[in-house]
Amino acid sequence: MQPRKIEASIAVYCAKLTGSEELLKAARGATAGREQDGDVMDDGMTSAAPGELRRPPSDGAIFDRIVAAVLEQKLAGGAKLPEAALCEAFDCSRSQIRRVLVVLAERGVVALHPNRGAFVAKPSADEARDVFEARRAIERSIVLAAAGRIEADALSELRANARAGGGAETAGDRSESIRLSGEFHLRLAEAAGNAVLTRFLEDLVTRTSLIIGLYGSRAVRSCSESEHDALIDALARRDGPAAAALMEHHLKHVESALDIRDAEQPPADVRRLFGPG
Amino acid sequence: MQPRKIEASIAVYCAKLTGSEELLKAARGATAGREQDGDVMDDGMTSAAPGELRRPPSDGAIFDRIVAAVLEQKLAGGAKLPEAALCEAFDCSRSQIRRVLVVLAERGVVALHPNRGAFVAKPSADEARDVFEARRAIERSIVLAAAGRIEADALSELRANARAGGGAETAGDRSESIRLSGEFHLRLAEAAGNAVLTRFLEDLVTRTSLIIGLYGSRAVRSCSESEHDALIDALARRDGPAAAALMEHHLKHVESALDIRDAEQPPADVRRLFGPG
DNA sequence: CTGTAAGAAATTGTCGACAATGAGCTATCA
DNA sequence: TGATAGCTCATTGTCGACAATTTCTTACAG
Repeated sequence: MQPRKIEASIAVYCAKLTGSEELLKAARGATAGREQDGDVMDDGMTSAAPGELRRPPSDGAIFDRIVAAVLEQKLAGGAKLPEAALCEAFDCSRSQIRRVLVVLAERGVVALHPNRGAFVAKPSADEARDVFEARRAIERSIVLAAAGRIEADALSELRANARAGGGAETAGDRSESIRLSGEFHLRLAEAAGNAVLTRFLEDLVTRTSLIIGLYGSRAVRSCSESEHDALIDALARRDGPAAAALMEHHLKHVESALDIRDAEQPPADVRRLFGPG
Repeated sequence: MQPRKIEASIAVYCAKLTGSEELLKAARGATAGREQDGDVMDDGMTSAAPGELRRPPSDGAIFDRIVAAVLEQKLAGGAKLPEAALCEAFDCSRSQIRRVLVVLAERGVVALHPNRGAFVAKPSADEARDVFEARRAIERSIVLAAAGRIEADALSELRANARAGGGAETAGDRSESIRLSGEFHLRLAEAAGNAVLTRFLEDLVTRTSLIIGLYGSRAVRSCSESEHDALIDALARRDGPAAAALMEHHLKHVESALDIRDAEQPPADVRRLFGPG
């Protein structure tokens, strides 16, 4: 897997401003690697030569763009994702968009409301706590496995990531900082060599980004860098238990920096609670 | 829809014993609870009065039937799932089937091969090991949480399940035994109260069933009952660490009873490894 | 008898049209 | 002014038809 260039440029998408323009900008946004069963992954957006016919992007490319937008907090929880706007943005058909939306829903990134459309997921307080608990469970296991088998080059990639993350943070590049932090955890998962856990963690990282967007005060500035560094050191020493403890502390720390409480009472559900009367 | 007069109409398909008959049986098979966003869950198959129009089953109902068939080892790994056969079996449209297949693929229950169709997943040896490792990670956390908060009635439900499982086992009802064992772990997950982990575990339990079908010798007879009993006792004592240790042992035991090695070299992929030349 | 090639059949993938549902707006009335 | 009812418009859901691809069958040559 390549160094994942995710320089997505998806504009902020408020629930209010549902214009398709923002999504149109997404069309020339990030690229990312992704693999499906038998289909060769194209480069995502084939920027058409003038007057040429361009293939629509693959499902995976669309999926990655939307996830990247969530990771970089360009798409906030609760934002509506109208099919027509997505079709224009990605220059593809509705059936393709609908398929991708089903996948995104399955991954907990969007919520599908029948007859009302797709919305970026808006994790409840309970769900947010569950996500962090799940991350502790999974990443503990990942770290224990990684400590026993991580290679030198993987370690240096992690260090490079931590360095870049620190840089982005001091530079005030919040979006990049969040992205790199997520990438750190996913790289670590890959080093652990468990594809199943890695897949689960992908979902959790994305949802964590939504949670931070929903429940994070602006003081969320992470000490991530130093904590990531300490973690890398423990891994370099092959000290699994220490690394696990550091990871647990790290995740608890991130969670505790949030204010996870159910905010507004959704008045919408009341209406639809009672049948179609 | 009457005792289904489709029996003979579905063609039998490759993959050795991959006849779709299993699917038809699945159509009147297990039922299970499941919930989606806004749609009320119907009872699955609406047995229509003669000459009446019957609604097609919900996506969730179809999903559950197929998963149940896998759990009960009525559908073996690698079996083909032709869309037309599924349409007839569930009396629904292709678009619905295709949507459900995408979900099943996302959950790791089926594999979608472009232009070739859907097949029940066939976890590799590596994947099988990863699944068990993931289960250890997740169920450890589940058990620790459950020990602190499980209610008396949940405990008695678990005991009832363990008892029934033992009965099914001595009775030689392999399918029921497997089903009950999966249910045990899922009930426990619910008692732990983490919806995210429960969701992950659902996938893993299903895939475990596939793995047992693929790599299990017939000697897989589980000592599950006694192990489940010991686990319940530890939970009743609120002894989280003990329960976690028992769970770890239990899962390791199940895994060690299997012969997880890549069996046949798949000759199929070689052909398609090189481009469409 | 084996291997190859071409044709036929079956299956999957995609698109557009139409139906169904919900959201927003305006007019009316208290 | 505020609320409600009805209407209009926009969006989502579903189905059928057609195109693309693969698989099976048959014919034929070595």
